[in-house]
Amino acid sequence: MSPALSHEADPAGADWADRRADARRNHERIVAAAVEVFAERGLEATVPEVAARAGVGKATVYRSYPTKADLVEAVARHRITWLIERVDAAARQPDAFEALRSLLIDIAERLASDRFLVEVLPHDQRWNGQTRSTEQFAGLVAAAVEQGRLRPDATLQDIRVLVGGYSRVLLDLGIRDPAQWRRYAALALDALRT
Amino acid sequence: MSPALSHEADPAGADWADRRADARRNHERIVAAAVEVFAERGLEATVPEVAARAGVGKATVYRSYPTKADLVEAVARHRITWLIERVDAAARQPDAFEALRSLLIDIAERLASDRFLVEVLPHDQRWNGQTRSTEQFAGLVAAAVEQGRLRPDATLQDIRVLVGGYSRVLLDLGIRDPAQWRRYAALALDALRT
DNA sequence: GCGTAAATGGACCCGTGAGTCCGTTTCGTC
DNA sequence: GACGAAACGGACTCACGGGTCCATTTACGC
Repeated sequence: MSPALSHEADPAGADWADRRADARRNHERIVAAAVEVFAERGLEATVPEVAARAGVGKATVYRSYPTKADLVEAVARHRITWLIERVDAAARQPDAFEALRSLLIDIAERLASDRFLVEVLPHDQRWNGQTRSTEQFAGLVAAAVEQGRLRPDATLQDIRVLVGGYSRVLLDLGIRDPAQWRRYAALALDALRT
Repeated sequence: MSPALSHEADPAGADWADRRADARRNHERIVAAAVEVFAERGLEATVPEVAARAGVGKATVYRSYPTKADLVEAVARHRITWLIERVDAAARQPDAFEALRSLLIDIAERLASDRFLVEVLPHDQRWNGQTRSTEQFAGLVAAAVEQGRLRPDATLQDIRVLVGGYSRVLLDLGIRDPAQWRRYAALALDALRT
């Protein structure tokens, strides 16, 4: 459904043009299945599970992704792209604090249905390293501090820890209700208020 | 070192009196090793690891604890006891909010060095069910709300989610510095302030 | 010291999941 | 429609962790 599922979004320079039609079709199915299965079960999901969901033998999965880690990376790139875009959008808004607030709500709603994302984010460099988008995110926090809406010592790291934290626990407890997730997003932000 | 390591603290009615001296000694070593290993590695720790740490064959571990789950339960009881006592003490203090504050700090410092506890608490009935001590804890929160120091909708569940949350992430990130842990404990409480 | 039951631990079984091999099927071309 | 290459997937190996077995060792009452 998302365009990021198509082939050109995948390994750098993979030339899908000259692959057989059935291979292309299966590859699409595999990525879609992986996104689903990992979202449901997190990193605990197995390659055979993904293969079964895709209606394919597991050797076929291993042909596209030589190791489970490669498959995880492909899914991670796919999912994190959404977050990056959302941060970009927030960074463009005039009111930093309000932008931050709605960003956290959006993120909460996404994380509520994606165990994989919750487990992977704390370790992913696109989220924790110094990239353009993390710097935009940090800028947003700094601006909200400047506005006097967040405490002076508030950092992006604080947001990562708090959001990553309640997300994990809510998933563990099997809490799906989006209202609850939004509430904790708001609480996390309140923790950083002046 | 702790008295809870001794035998009478273990399975209900286990009569250690008539066991051979070497068996008693090994059993002590096993519990101590299990506490250590689980604290370091969480539930990922294996029974062979515990056995190795105790300087004992793994069959010896399985003689005391027929399954890994039994061993986990023994360690969980051992570790959670400390928390319960701490909650009891807090419940006796006059100022509920202040009691809560120092309780959270204490808990943070304990969790910082015990991955096992962080992983187990969200699932443990002694911590989440309705027991005397969880009711005391909830009473503490209610009292702080009554004082007007916490927001009206603050619950014990909120504290569990926030504390369990940042703890997991800090451990994942390998952050050990107690000052950081105390800071997040304070942030979590701030999230629930009026 | 000696005999016996208790305790031990290395060797083993079993299930599971990652990753590989290769005989068979399917696509696409001529 | 037939042929060769590409793709497939069932069956395999391997590593590892939970849990069991049993020949050997050890404590301890006599």
